[in-house]
Amino acid sequence: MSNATRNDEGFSAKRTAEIVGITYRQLDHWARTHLVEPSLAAAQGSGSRRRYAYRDLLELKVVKTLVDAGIRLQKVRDVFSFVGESLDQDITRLNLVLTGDTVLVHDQNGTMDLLRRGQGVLMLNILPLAGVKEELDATIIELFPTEDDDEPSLDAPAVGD
Amino acid sequence: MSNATRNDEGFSAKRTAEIVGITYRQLDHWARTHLVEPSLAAAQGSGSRRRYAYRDLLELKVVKTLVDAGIRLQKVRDVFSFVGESLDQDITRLNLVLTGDTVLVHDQNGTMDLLRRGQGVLMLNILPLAGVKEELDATIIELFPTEDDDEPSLDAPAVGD
DNA sequence: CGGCGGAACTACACCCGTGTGACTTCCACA
DNA sequence: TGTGGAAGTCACACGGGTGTAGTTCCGCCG
Repeated sequence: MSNATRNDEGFSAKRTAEIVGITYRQLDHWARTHLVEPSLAAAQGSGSRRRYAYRDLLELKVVKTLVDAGIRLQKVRDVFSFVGESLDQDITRLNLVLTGDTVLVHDQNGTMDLLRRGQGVLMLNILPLAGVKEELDATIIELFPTEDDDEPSLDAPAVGD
Repeated sequence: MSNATRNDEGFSAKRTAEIVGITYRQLDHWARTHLVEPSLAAAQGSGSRRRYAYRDLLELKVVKTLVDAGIRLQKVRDVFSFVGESLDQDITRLNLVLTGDTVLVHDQNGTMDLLRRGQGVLMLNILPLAGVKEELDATIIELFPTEDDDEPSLDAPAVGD
């Protein structure tokens, strides 16, 4: 992250927690334990301020959605690291599918069970992990309405606070 | 509890967890930490079998309802001990009311905030903790249908397993 | 009665989330 | 520039819940 981050870029930790729908304490814990870290500005010690990019918020929302669906956080961690390391993919760009208590990734190559690190291929009742991005956008607009109607790209910081 | 408990009286731990809608591990933890204990037969070591009375199930259901409403388990413990010790009441016979993040008991004497040990009296939006018993009964009938239509008293064991 | 298999409990480790006090940083204002 | 207050992070403790391997109990069958 850049130390030259302007203070109005991205989202504060407090805002981020509100938008994603988690407690600050959860967000803090997830940042400290390297699940999702603030990419614009990491904590620099007591009293400093984290800054999250829109992309971070999307990742957090994916985490929340998976946890709300009953996937244990430790398993969510496994999924994130597997996607990043073994698939060399970006979690926010995958078509994740929840079915039962497992997480599938579904693309033209077929369907892969992420909780089993790609082992086995299942075709069960598919509940698409749909609308995560739309839901995030809606919450941002609802909580922090602005006159800027541009859709934020994943890397560009949205106007948050 | 009586060591002469017959095996078909009351409910096994596994059945109890199913009916109340919690994991066995939760039930085990709650029994070990004395939140709600199996009144018909306590654990006697590895391999023994707990037996729960209908009244225990009702208490467990109250716990679950409070926890689901966002009351921390530690606070639920406070409520239970306060009701039992200071009010000399039976939790399953009170008209509990959830409002916001607090628990009220409401009777002809007025309304008391149990989370504050009776301090303060609030009249806010009232959401009655209604139907706990009815819901429990419905779950028992749904999971373990029998031909016995008698409504179980609090102390008499229902036909469970 | 004895043996066996399955179910139940136990102990321990571990992670998660919360609460809280201490400390630091940041920001706004004079 | 200096100050004060608010906000944010940090460290620690603690309870809740889960997972798992080990042990014991219980019921059934021969």
